[in-house]
Amino acid sequence: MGSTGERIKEVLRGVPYGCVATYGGIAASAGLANGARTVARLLHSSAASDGLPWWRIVRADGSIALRPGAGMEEQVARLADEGVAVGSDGRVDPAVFGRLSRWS
DNA sequence: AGTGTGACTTGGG
DNA sequence: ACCCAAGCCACAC
Repeated sequence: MGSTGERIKEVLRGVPYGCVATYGGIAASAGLANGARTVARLLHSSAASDGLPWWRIVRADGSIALRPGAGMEEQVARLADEGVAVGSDGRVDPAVFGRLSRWS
């Protein structure tokens, strides 16, 4: 291990239930200063295949990165199951978003 | 080795 | 609030 993908996966597995994290935050925790795109790519590539909590990853402003019909519905549903409310504009509950979102 | 692309981010008009 | 441009990183062709 040590490859970028592995590190990102590790961080993703560390995201607790009922919380959300940002692409930039995950990248930063993985050691990538600006690897937001890399995280997104990895998730799109093999999140479901590797059992990663892809639904807990949202944009920097708390909005869902996926577009309607491309999995957004699924993400919203999964978050709702964990107690994370999503607004009609596609943004997660500010309370939960303020709770995590950046891990320093 | 070069080019294109993506579930991003930030800043400016 | 909305749209556009530039920056950055890893991967596939």
